[in-house]
Amino acid sequence: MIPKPPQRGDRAQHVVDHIREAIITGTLPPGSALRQEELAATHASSRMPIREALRTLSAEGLVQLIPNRGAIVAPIDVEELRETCEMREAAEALAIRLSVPHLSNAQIDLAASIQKQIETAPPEELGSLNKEFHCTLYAPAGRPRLMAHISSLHDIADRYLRFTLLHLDYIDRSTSEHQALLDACYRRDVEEAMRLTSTHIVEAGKTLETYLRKHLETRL
Amino acid sequence: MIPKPPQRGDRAQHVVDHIREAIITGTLPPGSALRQEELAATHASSRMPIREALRTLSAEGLVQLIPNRGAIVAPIDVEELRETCEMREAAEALAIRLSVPHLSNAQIDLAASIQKQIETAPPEELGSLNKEFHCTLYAPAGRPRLMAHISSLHDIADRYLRFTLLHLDYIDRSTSEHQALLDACYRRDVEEAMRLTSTHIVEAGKTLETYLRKHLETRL
DNA sequence: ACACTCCAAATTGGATCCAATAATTTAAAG
DNA sequence: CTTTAAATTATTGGATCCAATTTGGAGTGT
Repeated sequence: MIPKPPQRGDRAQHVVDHIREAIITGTLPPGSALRQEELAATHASSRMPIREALRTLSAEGLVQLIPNRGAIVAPIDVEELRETCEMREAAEALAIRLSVPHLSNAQIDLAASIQKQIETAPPEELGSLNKEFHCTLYAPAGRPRLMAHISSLHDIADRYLRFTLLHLDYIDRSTSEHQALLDACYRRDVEEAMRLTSTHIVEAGKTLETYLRKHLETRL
Repeated sequence: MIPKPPQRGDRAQHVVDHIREAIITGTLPPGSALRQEELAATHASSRMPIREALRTLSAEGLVQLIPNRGAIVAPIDVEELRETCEMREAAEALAIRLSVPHLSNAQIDLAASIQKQIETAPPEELGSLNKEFHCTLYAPAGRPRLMAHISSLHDIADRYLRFTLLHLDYIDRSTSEHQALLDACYRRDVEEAMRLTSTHIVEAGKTLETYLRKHLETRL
């Protein structure tokens, strides 16, 4: 799967990135077992980097480590989705508040171009593009730890996107909300940008929750 | 150092707890090297559990992993302190908002008793007791991931406490602010509890920052 | 048919071993 | 005497090995 062993010392990091991607996209479905031997084979390495990778992913909340029984992809549940959206609201309202005073027009233009890409992108790229859009607006705040936290929350939330990706009303609403947020940024209206960020996240969370409940019903 | 090898499977966890404690209290000073062989010896184990522990602590932000060069205790700096306080403010305002509607008098009494302990506790226990006080008030919110996040932020912030522990005005102010917060909780005044939580964290942050700057000056 | 026990296979956790990289010391030259 | 180059040492990253725990199944008794 990974032909060229990169540099010594990065092995675990590459494995982390690869597994994270697979979990977010659903290639590795929630609850599925992560066998060290198997992962080692697909990554052409021994079990050791895998074990370190699993520990990192556990800290990110994407896998659960069960002592003496191995790791599973973190199950999805409505509670987690709700809590993640609440935390996103708090963290991103803070981020946009700190960022807007330092935003340049060029930086907002950059975010706007990402939004353009979103509108024609294939569904499987929506999650990462959406994260990129928001983080572009937060970057001028100069808060690396806050950014990492937000990024991690996006990763968790993106797992739930899979269930509503095809629903155009979700994308349309997101698009118009992004547009309004960009406008507020161009006007350097901190209060409005915070309000829009909050409602954007809350509304997206509600929509996701609705579709997730529907999805879970059909499964049971 | 750890006489009894616990159960198979939580070796790394015990190592994590032990090193975390040592970093927070300053036993392991900021920037100091963490040699795997050395840590393995003091924990009567091989290097493997150490390596996993270091990865976990890296995710918590308490150590820095430098590829091919090992781990160091995360340096302290004013930027991190500020960012951590900002994140605490956002996360804990959310936590108290969600918690107050579910708070029982018994739970508030419990927090009040912890505050009593704080007032007579030795300096080295102030950090963990303070965390316990706040988390007791947040527990009824039923948000385990938010709690873990807040707990992690406290751990980081507590490293900076060491520099001001002896300053009584800091403790006095904290005590009166805790008291006001308890009052607001007894009245179930969500808005006031949020406001008090925010200012409590912000003020504590400012005080810590002031003393940290002084401390750094004397070092240079 | 069901439950229980015991045994074998699978799998993880920890120890050890080896190779690659970084740090340090020594040696040499200007 | 200082500075640079080479070799030696220390330390990490990854592979392999072994022991402990769990899982699944076969067999037995009720």
